[in-house]
Amino acid sequence: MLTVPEAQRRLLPEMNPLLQSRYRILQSVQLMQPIGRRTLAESLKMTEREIRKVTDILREQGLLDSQKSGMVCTSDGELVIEQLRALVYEWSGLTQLGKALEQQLGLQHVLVVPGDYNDDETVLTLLGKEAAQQFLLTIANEQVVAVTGGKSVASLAQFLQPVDHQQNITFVAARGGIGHEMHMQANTLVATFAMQMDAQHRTLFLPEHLSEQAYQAMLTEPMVTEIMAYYDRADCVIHGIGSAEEMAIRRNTSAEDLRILEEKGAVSEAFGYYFNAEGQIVHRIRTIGIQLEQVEKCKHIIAVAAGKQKVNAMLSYFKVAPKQTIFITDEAAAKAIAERLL
Amino acid sequence: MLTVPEAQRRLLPEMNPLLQSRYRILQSVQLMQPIGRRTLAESLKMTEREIRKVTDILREQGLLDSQKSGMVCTSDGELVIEQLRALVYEWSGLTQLGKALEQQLGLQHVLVVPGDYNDDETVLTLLGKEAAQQFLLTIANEQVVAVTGGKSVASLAQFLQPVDHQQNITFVAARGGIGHEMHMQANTLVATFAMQMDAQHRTLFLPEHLSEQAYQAMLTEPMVTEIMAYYDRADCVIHGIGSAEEMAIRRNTSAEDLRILEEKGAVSEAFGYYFNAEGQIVHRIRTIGIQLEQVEKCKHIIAVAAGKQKVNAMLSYFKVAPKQTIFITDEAAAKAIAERLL
DNA sequence: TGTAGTGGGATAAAAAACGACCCACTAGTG
DNA sequence: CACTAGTGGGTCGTTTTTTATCCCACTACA
Repeated sequence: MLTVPEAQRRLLPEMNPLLQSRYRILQSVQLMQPIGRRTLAESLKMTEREIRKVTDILREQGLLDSQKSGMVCTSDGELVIEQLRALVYEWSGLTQLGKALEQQLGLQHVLVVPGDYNDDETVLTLLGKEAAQQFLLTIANEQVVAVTGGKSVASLAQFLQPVDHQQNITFVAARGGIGHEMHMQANTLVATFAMQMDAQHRTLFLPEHLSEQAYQAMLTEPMVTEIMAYYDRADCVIHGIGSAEEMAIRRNTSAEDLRILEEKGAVSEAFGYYFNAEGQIVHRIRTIGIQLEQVEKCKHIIAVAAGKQKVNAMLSYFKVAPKQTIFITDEAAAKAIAERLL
Repeated sequence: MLTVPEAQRRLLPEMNPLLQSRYRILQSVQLMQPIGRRTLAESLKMTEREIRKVTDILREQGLLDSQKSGMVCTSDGELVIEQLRALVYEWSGLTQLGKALEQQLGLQHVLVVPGDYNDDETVLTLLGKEAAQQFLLTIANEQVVAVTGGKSVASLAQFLQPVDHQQNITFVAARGGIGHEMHMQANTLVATFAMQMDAQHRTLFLPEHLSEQAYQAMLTEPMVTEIMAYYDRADCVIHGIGSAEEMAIRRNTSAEDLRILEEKGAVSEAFGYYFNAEGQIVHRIRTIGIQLEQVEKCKHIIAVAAGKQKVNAMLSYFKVAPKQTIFITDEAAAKAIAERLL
């Protein structure tokens, strides 16, 4: 059977790339507004002329407005973006790509967002938007949401908003502090998430990794036991996927331990576990933080990760990832994964 | 609310004329196949280059095939035409135009076909296609269908085909012979229609217009009374609309009578009646043929007429036309009518 | 008050589209 | 059987459009 959009595509084949590019530009304007031609061109890795041509048309169509401070998306423009999202994703094959990964990775749902994180940092914004949307769809009353750190997870923040009838949502930092960058830490994120959604939050102001002695001592601390209780009650987890190397460096792992990890073939890291390419646990840090067994009991798990350089880590982690995981990633990574699996 | 196609049109405004032109060309190929570039260009009043550009694309898309004898429409192409008809008509405003005329003329249904009959004779084919489709939707068993002559009515012929479960359809010539052109005469048409649909037909081999004496004599002829009985039983009428002048000339009306008609302000002609601009009967020929009162009793009436030069006649006739009339015309005429009524 | 970033304008160079042919071929006709 | 009108494909200057890269006046903001 031939659907109307398919028929349209047959009659106007050149419409497809045009649609994709215009949609991408309009979407980028919406996400980065107010923004100028040149900045936008650089961000999307396009020439200024190309941007200009499209924005001129979009402006003429009233989807875009040019102010002194830059271009902004009109309400009409936002409506168009919303209406065409499904079509654009479908036509660019992202829907199919997601479905394929869903099957091959054995996950509940895989969402692929257009673009390449390595080329264009703004895909992170898109990633966050989709992930936030997914998350907002799942939450209910009295839920406990565990949140890890990382850029990908942080990208959700700006798209979180209070939901009707939500009550007593609590965001809990899923692990202690890592490194020194505050912006991406679990603690900071739960605070922002909670603020955005008008909800509660619990932080864990402790270094993630402790000596055996300190660890045992901490286990009886009320502050710690309270958090651990939350981990047992967690309904939802939002987490990123780290490459083993990257995480080890962020954790200030000693050169010797790094060598050991490498020897053992550690590829990915999640919740304090290091996995090799086959998905086997090759190392485990005695962390204060949510444990894999606790994650597995959660009803909803949202994994967010982008970038081709993380493909190995993703493949490794998804060998053990709980089936109820919803995975949101970018086009470049998704394609790389698909290639590797075929 | 913004529909998806509307959003598409906002994002890709140049798609609209492109879609229209490609659809028109593909449709023309289907109707005139096999046909060459040059003939097609002449018929559509376009340059050869333009046709070539589009057909190259269509061929690449597999909607068109180039054979030695010309271009033909593939089955995919026909599917595309079918799927996009509603969209194209909607976007070119033909649907709305038809609806507007429906209201203003007080008819059951008005169908507007794209193009201008004066520029491009092939719109007649389209006209016939739509009219035939409408007709085929209405017919049931045991029906008597009265048919007049004329180019417009003749255009239905090639699109008539046997319908499932049809039984005992009878086509009856609605009037006697006029002039000498056999192809467009009611008698010829009923025969072709019947052949195409595998149905019965009754012809009326008599001059339409007779002297009073001959007329009275004929009324008792079995051949004539049989036909007249059919007229009383008619369920459906398919007819054209003539301008008074044109019809008078075809009827070989004497110069004197012509002058009289003109004096009386006769504008249109149908079923032997001449109407002035206000729709009043200004003259009536004692014809052997279906009478206006008999037409009014029919369940279905299909009126087919195209061309700007007939607008006056159409406006005049539709002042008295039965409300159950379905009217099929071309874009140019429809627009002219709409202008005159506003 | 300075600076970085904005939209709009201009212009020469490059590319694509166009128009107007020709060509070899063939289907249908007389 | 020859002929002619019509076919799709090819070619090549010319014209039109698109592209790239500046510059400019302005403004928001620090």
